[in-house]
Amino acid sequence: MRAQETKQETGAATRQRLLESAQQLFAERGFDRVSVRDITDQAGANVAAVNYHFRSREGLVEEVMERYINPINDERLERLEKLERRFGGKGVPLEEILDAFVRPFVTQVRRSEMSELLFYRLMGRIFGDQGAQLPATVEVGFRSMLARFIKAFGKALPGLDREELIWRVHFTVGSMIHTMAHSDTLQRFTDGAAGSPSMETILSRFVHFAAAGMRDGVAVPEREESKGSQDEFLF
Amino acid sequence: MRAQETKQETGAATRQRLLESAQQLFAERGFDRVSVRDITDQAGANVAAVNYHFRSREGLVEEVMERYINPINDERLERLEKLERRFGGKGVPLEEILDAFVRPFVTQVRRSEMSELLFYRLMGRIFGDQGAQLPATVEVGFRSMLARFIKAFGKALPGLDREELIWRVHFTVGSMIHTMAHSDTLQRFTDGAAGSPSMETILSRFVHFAAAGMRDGVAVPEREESKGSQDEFLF
DNA sequence: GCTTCATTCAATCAAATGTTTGACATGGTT
DNA sequence: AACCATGTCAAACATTTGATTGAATGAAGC
Repeated sequence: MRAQETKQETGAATRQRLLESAQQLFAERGFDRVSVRDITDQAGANVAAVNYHFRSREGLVEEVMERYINPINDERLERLEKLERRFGGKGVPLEEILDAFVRPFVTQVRRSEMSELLFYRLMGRIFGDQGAQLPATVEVGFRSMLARFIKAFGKALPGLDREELIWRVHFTVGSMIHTMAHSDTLQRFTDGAAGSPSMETILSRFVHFAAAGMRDGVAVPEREESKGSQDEFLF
Repeated sequence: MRAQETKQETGAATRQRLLESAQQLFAERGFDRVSVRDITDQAGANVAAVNYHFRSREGLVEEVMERYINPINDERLERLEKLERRFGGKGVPLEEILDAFVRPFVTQVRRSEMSELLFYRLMGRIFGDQGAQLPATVEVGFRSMLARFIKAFGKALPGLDREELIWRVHFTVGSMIHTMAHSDTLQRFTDGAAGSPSMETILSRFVHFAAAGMRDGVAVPEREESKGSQDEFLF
C-alpha cells in the first residue's frame, strides 16, 4: 500500500517501465490475452515486480485504466465549464459541447508516449472490453461527468424529451468509442478507401455527425399523430 | 473434420447443448474469461466433448460467431435488394437502408433461444472484443455486405464525398454495436433515466439518429438551406 | 452374434497462469 | 559500524488451462 507512494529513484523506473509495457500490450491484445510474464519480459523486469509494485495483476490493470481516463474526464469538465462561462446562462452550441467531450483524448495522447493508433485502441478497450468492469474511481468519475454533459446537451437541445436525449447521447458515445478502437479495422474493411485523415479531420467529421444526429427532430417528435411525448414511435 | 457433419441423433444433442451453453457464457463474460470446463459443466457434458465436436476451443468460438452473424448479413442483403426492387433505379430512402441494416438482428434474436439482452451483448462482443479476430467466413461476408451497403448509402446521399461517406458509415456502425453491447450499462450510468424502451423504439431512435448524422450537410429534398456539398468542414 | 461406427467418459498431460517466498543487494540514517 | 527501508531476483507454489488417450457404451447393419 505505502510502497506505491514512497518510491526511490531506481524503483520508480521499474514501475514506470512496467506501466508502459502494460499499456502497450493491453492496447495491442486486450486486457486479457496479456500475461504478467509478457509484461515483465518486455519491461526487462522480474516476474515478481508486478505484484510488488501493483499488489496484483488486477492492480496494474486498474492503474492503466485510471491513468488517462481520469485526466480526460477532468479536462472534459474544465472545457465544458469554460464554454459555459463564455456563452453565459443559455446555450453553448451543440458542436462546442461535443468538441469538449472528445478533444481531451487528443490532449492526452501527447502525454502518453504511445502511437495515436495504440493510444486510441487502449481507450476504446477500456470501455469496449466489457466484462472488465471499470475501476471504482473511473466508474464514479465517468458517471458524474456524463450526468454533467447530459445536462449541457439538454440545454443545447431545448424541448427534447429527456429519455430521447439520453439515448442519443448513448449513440454518440458508442460512435466515439468505436471510432477510436476500430479505425484501423475500417481501413481493412474498405480497402483503404477511408483515406488517412488527420485526427483533426476525424474529430471534425465526428462532431458534425453526432451534432446532426442529436439535433434531429428536436422540437416535435416528427409525427404529430403520435399521442404523448414518450410514446413509442411507429416504425 | 467429417464428424461435424455426420451426426447421430444423440450426438447432435450434446453438440447443441454445448453450443447453447457456450453462446450464453460468451455473452455473459466475453470470449476469453470462459473456459472449456465452464462450458462443458453447464452443458452437462464431458470435458473432451468440446474437442470431439468442435476440434478445439477455437473451433467452438468460430461456430458461435458464425451462427448468427452470417444469417444476419444474408438477411441484410435480401432486405436491401428487396428495397431496391421496390424503389427502382434511384433512391431508396436513407431510413429504409438503415432499417435493413439493423432489423435482421431482431429477426435472429427470435431464432436464438437467448434473452434479448444476452443476444445483443453477444452480437456486440463479436465485433467489440477486438483481438478475437473474426473467422474467415464472417470477415469475408461482412466485407462484401458492407461494400454493398456503402454503395446504397452513396446513392441515397448524392454528392457526398466517398471518404466522408465511409466515415459516417463507420460512425453509424459503431453506434449500433455499442448500443447492442452496452445498453444495460446505459441504465447503470443514468440511474434508469433511459427508461425501458422496447426494441422497436430503440431501433426507431437509432435509425433517426444515424440518418440525421449521415445526411448532415447533404443537399437533399428535405433541407434546402444547406450550402455546399463535399467541402471539408472547418472546425 | 458379430462388426462397425459414433459417442461418452475418467484419467492424464504438458504448459501457462498469478502469486508468494526468502535470500540478497543497495543506499541512506543514526 | 549497525540498522533499516526499498527494491530485485531465482525458485517454487498451487491452480487452471486446452488437449489427448484408451477404454467403455450403445445403437445400426450384416
